[in-house]
Amino acid sequence: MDTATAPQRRVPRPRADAVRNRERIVTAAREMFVEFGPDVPLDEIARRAGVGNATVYRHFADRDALVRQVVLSVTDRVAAHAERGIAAADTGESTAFEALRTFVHAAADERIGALCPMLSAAFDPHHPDLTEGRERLEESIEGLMERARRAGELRADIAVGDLMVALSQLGRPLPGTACPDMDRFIHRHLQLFLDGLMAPARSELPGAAATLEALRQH
Amino acid sequence: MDTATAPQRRVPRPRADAVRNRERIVTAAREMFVEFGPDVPLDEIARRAGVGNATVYRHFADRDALVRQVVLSVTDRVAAHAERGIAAADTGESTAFEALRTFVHAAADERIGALCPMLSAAFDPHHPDLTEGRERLEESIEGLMERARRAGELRADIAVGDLMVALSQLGRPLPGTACPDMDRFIHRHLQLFLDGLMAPARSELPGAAATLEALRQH
Amino acid sequence: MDTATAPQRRVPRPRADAVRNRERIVTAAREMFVEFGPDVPLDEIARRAGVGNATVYRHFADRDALVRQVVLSVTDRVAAHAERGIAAADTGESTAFEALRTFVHAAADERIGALCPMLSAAFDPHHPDLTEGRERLEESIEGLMERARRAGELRADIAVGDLMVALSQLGRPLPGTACPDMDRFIHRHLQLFLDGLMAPARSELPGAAATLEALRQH
Amino acid sequence: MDTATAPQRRVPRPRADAVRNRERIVTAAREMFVEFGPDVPLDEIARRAGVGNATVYRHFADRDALVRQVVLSVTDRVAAHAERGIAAADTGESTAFEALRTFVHAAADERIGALCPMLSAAFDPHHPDLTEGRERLEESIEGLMERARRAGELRADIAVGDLMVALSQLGRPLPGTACPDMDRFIHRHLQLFLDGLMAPARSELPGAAATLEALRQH
DNA sequence: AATGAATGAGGGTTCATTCAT
DNA sequence: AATGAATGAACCCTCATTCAT
Repeated sequence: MDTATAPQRRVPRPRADAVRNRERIVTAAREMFVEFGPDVPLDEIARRAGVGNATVYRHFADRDALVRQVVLSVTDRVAAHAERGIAAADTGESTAFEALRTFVHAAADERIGALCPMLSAAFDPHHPDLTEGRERLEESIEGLMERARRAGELRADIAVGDLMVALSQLGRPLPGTACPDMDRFIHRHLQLFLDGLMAPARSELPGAAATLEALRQH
Repeated sequence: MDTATAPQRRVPRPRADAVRNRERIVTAAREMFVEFGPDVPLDEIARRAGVGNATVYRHFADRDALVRQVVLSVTDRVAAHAERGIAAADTGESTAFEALRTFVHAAADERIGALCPMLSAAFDPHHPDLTEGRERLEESIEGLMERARRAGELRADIAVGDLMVALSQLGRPLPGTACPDMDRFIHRHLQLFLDGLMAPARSELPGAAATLEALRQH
Repeated sequence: MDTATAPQRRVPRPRADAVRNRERIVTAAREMFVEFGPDVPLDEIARRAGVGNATVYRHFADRDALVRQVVLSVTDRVAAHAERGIAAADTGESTAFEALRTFVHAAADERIGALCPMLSAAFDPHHPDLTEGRERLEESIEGLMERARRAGELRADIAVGDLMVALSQLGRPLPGTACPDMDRFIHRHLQLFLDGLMAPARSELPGAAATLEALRQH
Repeated sequence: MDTATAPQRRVPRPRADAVRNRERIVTAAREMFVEFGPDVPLDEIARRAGVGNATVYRHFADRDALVRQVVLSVTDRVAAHAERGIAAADTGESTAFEALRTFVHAAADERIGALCPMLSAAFDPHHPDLTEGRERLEESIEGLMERARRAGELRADIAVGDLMVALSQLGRPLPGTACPDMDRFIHRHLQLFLDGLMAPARSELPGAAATLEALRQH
């Protein structure tokens, strides 16, 4: 048994400035990924965060570790939106589908789509650091969809993966574009997609519903 | 008097092997952009094409010139699909919306979405080499949509840019994914989006219709 | 409030080793330009300086920036010689023409001629970084010549540009030569040229005196 | 005994167009070396000559072989000038020193100095192809100088190498310059140098006279 | 014989990562 | 703990040279 699993680890409390630096790095990284795409140099992220480049490596072993942290941070924020939607549906504050619509637009505003470009070929989406967050996100979205499905507002032939993928794809910026008013288009297209999700189904879908298992297989 | 000093340079028909190489390079580039994203090294493209790296530069002045050729090649193929759709609608072979559906799925199979990742920040989408092809594409898609609109099958609050952007976004591979069966998802999500495009509209869309002018502004 | 966000960036004194590296790079570059000509690979310069290639780029944005620094460094040293010559003439330590002779030979020993080959076609001799140094050099040489001219020792039909060009040309190594005893020839030929500069003039010169304006026009 | 030394070699007469191409290549190379410096790509030379790049290699085994041919061609032309000068001196058409002056300026107009930059570090000035031409050149210049020396017009402490080196150095273009009116400066500075060569000597020269042996040693 | 095309080695430059202060 | 500096591997691109028509 090593220290990592020991019940009482000696964790010297992190210094306040170290914590602040870590947060600033993640925030800067998220902003710059959104703004400049996945290839932004780490040195630039460090500069935006106001720290030296080596400080980034003190907090994150390598580029992927930083990316994971950013993914996790966005995942958490989006999951919170989904959970809020569930609450709204359960309290009757809005219909389940309305809650779903609200959630989708909110997730887009969190730049969930901007995360995708970060995921370089080398990125491992199944990394342990991410599972907890992803499960929380999936469960909450699933809960939201299930309520809409039960209410007969959501077509029955789609699964949570369908929504997640489309949300990511439609929500990400057009490449080669720093186009800030792309937002308008994003919300239009999400709205159209949501219309396509409504029951009754207007067409037969090819393939099988994108469950989470299906997404994980690749 | 000899040909070398003659005012008009003799333009000897291009050699067969050079033409073959050029095509192989473009094909390899298209495949590798789809498969590995926009940052794939030119050396790898050359290897896949079975030529030396410098041969790529003989045919294309720099990376952007190659990218433009790939974009042009896909643009042409997709425009051909759209024109075929127009013909089908005009002959009554299918309804206009059915022709639109067929076109959208065919365009996805041509990997139109894979073009997006190629468009790095440095890429100039307004390059003269591209205008003709883009206009042909836009006109044909517009023609197809106009027929569906007139038939009352397509909601009236969208424009050609809306379809093109969504088609590109939904049609491109999830980043960090070599996932070959992503195709199934792509067609599902396009189908859902198309359902959202049908008249009557099921919701009010935010923003203004994405005309081509709007797309060009960024 | 922390230093990172403070308006005035703290400029911590440059690290000792960085300064040392910078100087070593410039020195190595000067030596290798003299020895191997203008096309010497930067990697070789880095090797001679005992640093990695990228370190060169940390200190100098690109090849031209390094070349400029070398030019500046030689310019300064040569200007110092000219100023010393002026002082010698003014104190009567030597005649003005003797001071001029001494200066010319000293400038050759500083390898002023070796600078020329560095000036590739891409090099911009009017770069702001260089103006101050060049003006100092020109003024000091002009001062030296003026004294010799007034003393009636220097022929009247030449200007400062004539001397500078000839000094550069005669002082540079024969190309394709690592010939170390070329120095002997250089000083012989400069001496002959100086003899030609003495008053009274032995021939009529074609063209107009090479003033600095004339040199800058090209 | 092989064909090379056989008394009667089978030399299929060169085709007329091949001879013409060879000459055009050498001419183009000389012009472009003068105009653009030593690094001009062979492809550009081929283009200027109006032939394909491979044709250059049919005539010249590699870049150095072409350079040698250009050197030889200029050498011949300059030697012819020197021989004409000797004749002028011998017939009393002009004084020996006047003939020397005329020769020096003519040699500069033949761009003898422009050859220098071609001589990259790899270039071998002692190649057998060049010896005959160089000897002819040296002998003719030596003859011209000897006549001026005997006439008491040329100082006694210089040798043929001194003149050749200075002529090459002063006659070559300032680097980084396509400056066409550099010619004016060139002739001024050669004139000054010639003044320095006149007897009586105005100073004592350092080192030993640059004989041809001295030049060959390096 | 001449050509257009192909090649591969090499240079400049960038950037993720490691080192020394 | 934090930093500026250093590193080397990898990429894009050029060009002398060779190959195939």
